[in-house]
Formats: sequence, structure tokens, C-alpha cells
Amino acid sequence: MKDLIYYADLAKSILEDEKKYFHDKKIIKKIFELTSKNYDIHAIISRLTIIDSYYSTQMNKRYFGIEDIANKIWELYGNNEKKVETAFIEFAESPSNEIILSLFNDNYGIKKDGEEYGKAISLISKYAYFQTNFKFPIYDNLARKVLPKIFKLYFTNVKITMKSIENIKNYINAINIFKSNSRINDYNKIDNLLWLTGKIREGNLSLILKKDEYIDFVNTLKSKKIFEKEEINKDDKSSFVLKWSDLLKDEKIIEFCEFVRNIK
DNA sequence: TGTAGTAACGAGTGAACTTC
DNA sequence: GAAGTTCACTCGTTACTACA
Repeated sequence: MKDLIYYADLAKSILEDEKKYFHDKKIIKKIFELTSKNYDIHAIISRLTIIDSYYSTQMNKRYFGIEDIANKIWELYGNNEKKVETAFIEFAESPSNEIILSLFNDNYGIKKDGEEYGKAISLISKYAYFQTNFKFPIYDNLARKVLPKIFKLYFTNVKITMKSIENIKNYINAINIFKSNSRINDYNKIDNLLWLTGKIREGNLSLILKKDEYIDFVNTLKSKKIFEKEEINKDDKSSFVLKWSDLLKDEKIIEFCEFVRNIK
């Protein structure tokens, strides 16, 4: 098994090869650039809506969720967007700024019955990721699941669990330990590594393959009557993808699947 | 044939539950 | 008690079934 820098570079190279993931990211980045010219509360709402849509963070399903977050971000430093960006970058390096901490720890939106919903760490971290031009680590369940397993495989002297990185402060500290231990000095590459590992583990290939590659893969499975030969357990799609990864045409993804197989 | 109703699916989150 | 896993939530879309 090679070192993590190699697999982080491989993940980046896979995802930036005209994949839907890469195009989606470019669209979101474009929205940030366009709305920066007239930065106001509506710009923030637009950005959050786009991120929510592409990353399926489901904030639109909460009543008033996006508006609440937008208001909170706007209240941070008003129309001084640069100050928001700087605060996020500093928080990523050392998560001690109480204002940013409260942004992550506040509850947003309400349920149908008017009860408070909960936090929105994932969506806010993605907003910070784009606001800082990828100088902020993305927090989501994929990363939270994968990070402890990679630690277990590569850095046995540090014990990280899903529970221990539940809050944003501990999560960022863990990412920064990961960053220095792995020498992957780039939050974007770390995100690529964790996200791609998570997606393959979960058996979700739609954002990883090009449309024709995806159709080709599914058709190959059909032609070999693989769907008929074995019961596809929807709760265990990951092992299915890893089992048949050799049928994928992309050599880089096949190699990355080898790495994912070692993540227990 | 058209309409209405039902079920399954997608994805990420947080809460609740189970296991060690 | 900590860690890990499962489940419910959310609702638009799609596919399927039942009925007029």
C-alpha cells in the first residue's frame, strides 16, 4: 500500500477528470464569484441554496432553515465579506473563534410542528469551503465515517472515533492532525480523498463516473446477468461495487478501489 | 384512457438504540 | 460509558396500481 499523499493525488486526479462532481463544484464556485459583486443577504441565500441543492444537505426541507443560516452569516460581519473569509480560514487553522463556533453550534430552521430543528454543520462547512477558496475542511457524514478508519490504518498512535469528531472543533483538530501526519497540506485534497473513499464504500458511483461510463458499467453487469445471479443487498452496496470494480474501465478508479478495500 | 392514490427512492442529519 | 449502528425525518420525483 502506498502513502496517503499518493492516494489523495489519485482521488483529485479521478474527480477532476470531467466528472459530474467537478462540474458541480465549478458551478458553485461561479455562483460565489458572481454574487460577490453584490454581496448581501440575498447573495448568501443564493449560495446556500445552490450548495444545498448540489450536496443534498436537505436544508430546503427544514422550514426557514436557509434563511436562518443566511441571517446568522450576515450578522457575523455585515457586508464585509473578506472578514468572513478570513475568520473561516483562521478557524480552520485553529478553531477558537467563539463567533464562528456559535455559527456552527446554533440551531437553524423549524419542524412542521414549529419545534426547533437542529444544527447545520455540514452545510455551513461547505459554505466556508467555497467562501475560502477551498481553505476550509468539509464536514459531513462521509468524512466522519472514513476519517477514523484511515487513522486506524495509517496512524495507529492516534485514536479518532466517529463520536470524538462529532463537534466541529474536534473535527477540525482531527483534520489538522491528519493534515500534518499525512503531509497532505491541502484541505481540498483531503476532501477529495475522504469523499471519494466514502462514496465508493457506500457504493454510490453516480457522481464519480461520467454518464457514459456509468451506463456502460451497469450494462456490463446486466449483460453478465450479475443482477440475476446474486442478491444485491441495498444495505451492502459497497462490497458489491468493490467486488465488481474490475468491470470499470477507468484504471485510476480500479486502483483507488484497491485502497478502499483496505479501509476496514 | 385518464385520474387518483400508494409506495419506493434519493441523501444527509440528528436522535435513539445496541454492542463492546 | 464510549463507540458504533440503525432509524426516522424531510418531500419531490417516478413508477406502479386501482378505479371511474
